[in-house]
Amino acid sequence: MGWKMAHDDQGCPGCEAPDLAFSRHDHGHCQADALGRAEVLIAARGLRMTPVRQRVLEILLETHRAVGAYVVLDRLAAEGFGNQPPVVYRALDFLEEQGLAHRIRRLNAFTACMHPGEAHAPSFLICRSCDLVAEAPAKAVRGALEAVALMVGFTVEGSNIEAMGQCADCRGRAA
Amino acid sequence: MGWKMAHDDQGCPGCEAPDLAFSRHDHGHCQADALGRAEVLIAARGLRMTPVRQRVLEILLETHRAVGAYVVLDRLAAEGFGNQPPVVYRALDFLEEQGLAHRIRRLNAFTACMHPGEAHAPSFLICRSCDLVAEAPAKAVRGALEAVALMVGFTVEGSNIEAMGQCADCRGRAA
DNA sequence: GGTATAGTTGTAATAGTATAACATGGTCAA
DNA sequence: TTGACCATGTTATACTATTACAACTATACC
Ligand SMILES: [Zn+2]
Ligand SMILES: [Zn+2]
Ligand SMILES: [Zn+2]
Ligand SMILES: [Zn+2]
Repeated sequence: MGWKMAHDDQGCPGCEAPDLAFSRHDHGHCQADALGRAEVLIAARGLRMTPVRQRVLEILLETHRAVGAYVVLDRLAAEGFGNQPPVVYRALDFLEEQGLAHRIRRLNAFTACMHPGEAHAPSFLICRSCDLVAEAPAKAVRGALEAVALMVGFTVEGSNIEAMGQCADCRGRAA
Repeated sequence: MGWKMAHDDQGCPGCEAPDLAFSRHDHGHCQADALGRAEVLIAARGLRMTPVRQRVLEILLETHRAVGAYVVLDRLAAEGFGNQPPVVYRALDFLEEQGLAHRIRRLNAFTACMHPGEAHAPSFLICRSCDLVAEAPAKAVRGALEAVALMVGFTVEGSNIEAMGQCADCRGRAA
């Protein structure tokens, strides 16, 4: 298993370094790792990684930025897939349900999950200058949110936690 | 100052009880209090609480649910205000900038701030059954988020923290 | 192989959300 | 009263998302 070996041998940059999106890194590793893990996961769940779904995931994995549904759709259409919104929204919904992609509500856009498979309710750091989106560990944040909810008897079933701001590089460049 | 007296005399339900939206309460107090505080705040900042802005705020204050921009717009239009989207979006943007309303990104809708004036980056608990939205204290949550961001040198300038789930009442009713 | 079944994709039509650009009109201070 | 500034009205358009239905494909069972 190539992807697993690479992952174990040197650690998974995407998983271990939440700031990866903001720094120079071997993005080919991010892509190959996430794609490989996605395929294994989907198969293990008895589901099908169809051409459309795979292609959408690949497109999202090309960048650490969030991508709008219609940008993905244009890409799909140019490659001979359907060119109507449901084609891409269905694939995106599937990927999101399977934890392979996330919806960034602040941007009305989607981003590939950089560490699929691990149960997580992630948080996102969005740089307003370079538009990069980093998926950050949200265990503590999510815990705090659930604690607040618990106080009033509210059951948290899902959450979206997004921070807009500026990454270290962009702040340095501005100063 | 009526609003302030009422607020001080018996405490402000909206400010002190994050679950207020989910329980029976004197909603007239929420409305009067928030509206009064809003007017004082805006005046203190040298800004103008115009008829459109005031009316939009009043409409948002009618309920603890989030209200879509076009619902507000229809109300405005029926009352003789302009009937084009910018009319309502400008008012909503103004109210949000002044901390008098919040955008619930998960719902593409807006809700009045129930404790304007206090510096806050709130979190929201959204009940999927009754659609009520409670503004919960997010100091701890926001702190956790900023801690994560700090680790990677990211500066948080704004955040949206929303939890979808079920309130105590609705959960009880379902069981 | 045939055939029922469920799941996936394609397509048309429509609904819902938001902004750009420009014109008009009110407010307030020199 | 003039000018600067802000707010509102209006037109047009862009962007995001869903409903409904038709066609196709893999699969499982006979
Ligand atoms: Zn990873
Ligand atoms: Zn940046
Ligand atoms: Zn209050
Ligand atoms: Zn409820």
